[in-house]
Amino acid sequence: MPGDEKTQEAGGMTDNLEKKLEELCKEKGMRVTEQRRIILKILSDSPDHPNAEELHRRVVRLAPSISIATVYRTMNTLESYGLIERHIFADGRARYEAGGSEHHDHLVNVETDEIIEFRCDEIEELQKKIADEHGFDIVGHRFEIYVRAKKRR
Amino acid sequence: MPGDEKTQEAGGMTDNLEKKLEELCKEKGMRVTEQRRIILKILSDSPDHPNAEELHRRVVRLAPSISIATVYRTMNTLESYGLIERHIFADGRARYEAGGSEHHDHLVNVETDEIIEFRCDEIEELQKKIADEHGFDIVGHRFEIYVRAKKRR
DNA sequence: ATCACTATTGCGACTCACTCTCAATTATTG
DNA sequence: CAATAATTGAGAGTGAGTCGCAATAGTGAT
Ligand SMILES: [Mn+2]
Ligand SMILES: [Mn+2]
Ligand SMILES: [Zn+2]
Ligand SMILES: [Zn+2]
Repeated sequence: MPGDEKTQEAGGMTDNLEKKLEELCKEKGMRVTEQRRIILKILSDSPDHPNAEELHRRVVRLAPSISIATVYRTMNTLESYGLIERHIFADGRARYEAGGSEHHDHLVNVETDEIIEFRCDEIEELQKKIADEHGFDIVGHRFEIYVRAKKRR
Repeated sequence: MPGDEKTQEAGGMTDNLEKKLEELCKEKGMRVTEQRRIILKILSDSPDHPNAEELHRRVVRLAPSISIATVYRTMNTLESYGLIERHIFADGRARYEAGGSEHHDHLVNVETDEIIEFRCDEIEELQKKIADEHGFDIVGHRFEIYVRAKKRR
């Protein structure tokens, strides 16, 4: 069942990403290290959007010697090549998610800190229109909606 | 010509804001200090979105003894009471703008660092719809479009 | 399997926006 | 003007993230 890349079920797109990691490394003369493999695997198995500290906590359970500096470095290089995405929500810390899933934006539940993904084609279209009307090409965008559970009435 | 609050022309909404500052201070038992008055005035005369350092630079031209710590503190208190707004764009530093203008979001020209304001009612509506469909009330949102000058063709 | 080469790692020192502490100053009320 | 307490300037402190460096370990060739 290829093409079925709905949500991140355990190990779903992991092999896919691991392959991409190998391609990328070969192409750029980078090395496929254990730490890169493990960090990327754990991130792609994470359904949430962990920050570096939390990601490191998860990584260390599997490979105790990996340092947090390596987590930061790995996120930086992999982001620069589009293998992962970095988000900075209201708390100001970087959070990461494995790339590969289709574009989406986020709802942030300010009470629980939970992050919900959504996609809205109309909004994506309107953005293009707005940028275009101002004479610009879009390079990227950031869109987060901060929410709380609806008040029952 | 009241009600005409299109752009921030020099001193336009300043008196308005200064009045609000005085009300706020009285109401909360805070003091109307020279530093607060000056910092708020200079911010409301700023058509751009300065960060603390830049704002401090402008403030110091008029009142050399005001410290940057006071700029930070003033931004924090005034933001908590809704007199100003804080934004954090891609560079990660806080930038400020005087409140009072109607809600808008921002285009950020990644080449010039210039910030352009825009308003899109459709997008604001769609947000409500999205939050609603997920069972949430909106607390706030952040929306920035990063752009560059359109490639001529 | 071994080697030479050099990218990567772990560690701890460092950076930089921003916050905090505290003694001195000043707005406010009467 | 005096009493009171909020605010300030200066500088120390905080914390997420980065950097320099010696040790380690992928990689491609032998
Ligand atoms: Mn996501
Ligand atoms: Mn603005
Ligand atoms: Zn989007
Ligand atoms: Zn908006």
